[in-house]
Parts: sequence; C-alpha cells; structure tokens
Amino acid sequence: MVVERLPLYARALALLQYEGQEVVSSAELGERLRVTPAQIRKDLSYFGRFGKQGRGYNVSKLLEELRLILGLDRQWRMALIGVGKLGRAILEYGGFAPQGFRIVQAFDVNPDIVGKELGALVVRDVSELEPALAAEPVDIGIVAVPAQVAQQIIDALVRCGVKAILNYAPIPVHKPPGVEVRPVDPVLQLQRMAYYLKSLAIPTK
Amino acid sequence: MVVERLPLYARALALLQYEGQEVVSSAELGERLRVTPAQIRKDLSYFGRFGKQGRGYNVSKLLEELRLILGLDRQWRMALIGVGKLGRAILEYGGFAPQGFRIVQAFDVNPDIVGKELGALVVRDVSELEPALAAEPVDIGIVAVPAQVAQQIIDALVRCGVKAILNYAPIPVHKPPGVEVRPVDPVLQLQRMAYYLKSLAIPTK
DNA sequence: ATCTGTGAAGCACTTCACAGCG
DNA sequence: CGCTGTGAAGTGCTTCACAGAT
Repeated sequence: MVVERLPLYARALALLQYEGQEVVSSAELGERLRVTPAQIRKDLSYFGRFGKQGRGYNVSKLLEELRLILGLDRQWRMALIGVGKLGRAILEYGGFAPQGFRIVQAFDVNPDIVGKELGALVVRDVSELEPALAAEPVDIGIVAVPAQVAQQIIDALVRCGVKAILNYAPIPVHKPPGVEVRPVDPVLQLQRMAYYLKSLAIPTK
Repeated sequence: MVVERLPLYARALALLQYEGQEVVSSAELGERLRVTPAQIRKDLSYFGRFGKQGRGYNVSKLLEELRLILGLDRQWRMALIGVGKLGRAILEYGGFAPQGFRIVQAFDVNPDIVGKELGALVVRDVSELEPALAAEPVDIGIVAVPAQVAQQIIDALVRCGVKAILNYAPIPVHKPPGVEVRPVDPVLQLQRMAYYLKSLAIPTK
C-alpha cells in the first residue's frame, strides 16, 4: 500500500525538480499531495534513509531513488489488445512514452483494422497473439476489448507469460496469483461519486 | 470505503440478473468478485437487511436496493472540459449513457474545435464555462485538459458549484472539502505495476 | 441443513511524539 | 533550532464465529 503512494511522490518530486527546487521537507511535500508528513517519512523509511535531519530531502536524489525502487528507470514494452475507438485513443495518447511505457504491438479481431499501420506499428489479428508474444515478449498487456471477451483475452495474455495487465474493460477479473491486473474504469469512479452527490443534493448534511 | 465496493456488487448483480439467476449467496457473489463473504455481508448490513437466512439474497431486489443507495436510479448530467483527442474519445465512449451518465455540455479553448457539433452538442469556448453552467447546471465535471491548466479548470468548476469531478489529468488536485474528485490515471496504474514487475523479473520471490 | 447479520477479535495502516542528527 | 526516522499508540477496516431465522 506504500507502493500505491510512491508514484505520487515521484510525480510531485519531478515537478519540484522542474521548478528548480533542490530540497524539500516532508511537511512541504505533504502539503502539496494532501498527505501527512508522518506518512511520507514512514513510507520512505521503509526503503531506506534518504533525508538529512534538520534540512529535508534532496529533490533530485530522492526522485532518482524512487525511480529505482519503482522500476521507472527502464523502458517497459506493452502490447495493446483491442484497437477500436478506445484502443486508438490509447495508441495516440502521448502520456505513456515519456514515462518509459511503449506500446510495441497491437492486436484486433476486426478485419478492417487488422493490417493497418498506426504510427510505427501494424495491427495484427488476435489469433497471432500467442506466437507474436512468444517471438517478441512484452512486459505489460493493455486490454481495450469489449467486456464480453475481456476475460478470454486476459487468460490468453496470462498464458503468454504476461505478468502485468492494464484493464480498461469494466469486469471483475479472474487471474492467477503472481499476475497484477489494474483497472482503468471511469464508470466505476462515476458510480462511486454518485453516492456522494446523492447526499449532497440535500445540502443539509 | 464500503461505498468503494458497492458499485462492484451492483455490477456483478446486474450480470447475474442478465444470466437469469434469482438468488445469490454472499459466498457465491464473493467468489465472483474475489471478496470474502463476510465482507459482503458486513458491507450490506451497513445499509439494511436485504437477505433471507438459509437462502441468500434476491438478485433483482438487492440490485434495486443498491442502485437506490448509490444514486444509480437517476440520470446524472455532466460537462466535459477539453475536447482534444482524449476528450473526443470520452465523448464517443458508449459506456456512460447506459449507466445514466450523460455529457450535456462540452468546452475547449482551441478555436478550431469551438463551435463544432459533436453528436448532439456544440463545443463552447471555456470562457463561457461559468455562465453556461449557471444557465444549465450539471452534476459532474469531466476534466480532460492538459496537466498545466487542469487545476485552473477544477477551480472554475468548483466556483460553478460542481460537487463531483472526474479528473483525467495526472496531477495532485487541490479542492475544498465537500467536492469529490476522482482520478482516471492509467500512467499511475502502470507506475504502480512497474514495482511488481521489477520484483517478478527474478522469479525467486 | 443453510446462510444471514453481527458483536468480538484480529490485523493493518496511520498518526503521534520524541530521540537524535545536522 | 529544524526536520528526519521510528517505536508506540491509535484508528479503522477485515475476518471470525456463532446465534438466529427459514
């Protein structure tokens, strides 16, 4: 659960570095992230001693350490399954590459899309998924297929040895232990917010 | 934190209903969702007594109750800010409307996009945001603008009285109490998975 | 016999508070 | 004097286990 927060710290530190700040205290970092200073110190102490008493943390040094701890110091290769509207938006999204996450393979079932060149890569048929990933393995699978077939695709990715999956399909996933599946699910977020909206409708708390 | 899980239960129940199952036990529901039966019973008991001892829960009745509790029994009106590539993918995404979440207004700064008709709505200039939301209020704001201006847009939405925001920008948000902001942040999810991938690289746990 | 609803126990994460270093 | 690192205390969520209902 510490690991849930470390990327947030890394992001804030990257911004501080960009702003030219050299040193930051747990109090200042905590204020930016709305996290208590004690939480930050505890989280960091789990991995080492990165601060200087009386001064705080060196922004660049701590960022470098966090990137090492999190594995953000390398390039990660990803395969996209599903190149419909959502899949194309994911392909065109410019936010992955600068963080070291590159989509190097893409698959779909639709014959109108299979064979097309999109950016630097060619969309293959899903039937080629297993041989293609055997020939050129990836670290992460991105599932952007309709809900009805998402579990099958996830199973196929698991068979290919993929250990991390970013799942855009709104389904509860079955997976063996040792495989990480993370959801990206805006509808779920909306449904959670609806509860709070309902309460707020009558402003009398 | 109970509220985080209820939408998952509702989703699973909707599927069970679609499959024609009439009754479900906490054990069966728990197995589908990878949640302990005790957790489910405890969560539900917080809002009432919906089950029959010795039998389980009536699928349709429980689903209806959950939809009421969560506020999923109504239509929610949303405004989209930012109609770039990401924003257009959000507009075209078919998953919101069936769940009662409708985008009824859209705004951008780009003069090439402002004025365009996309589906049933016309993209307005962000300068019109505050008057437009005053004239036709929405329940939820969707922020799909670049990170650098996301906080400004969130502040503007808060000024307009918007109490719930779905935020696609990768920034730590500042917001007053009483406003719910939920992130949709695939990069954060990837960065969290990277940590586990790093450990898995050497399969010797 | 089966499965819910729930107090009580257990566990995990968070915050406190202070010794110790710069 | 300021701020980190950390045991200890506190808080809240999860699981247990069983009485009770069908």
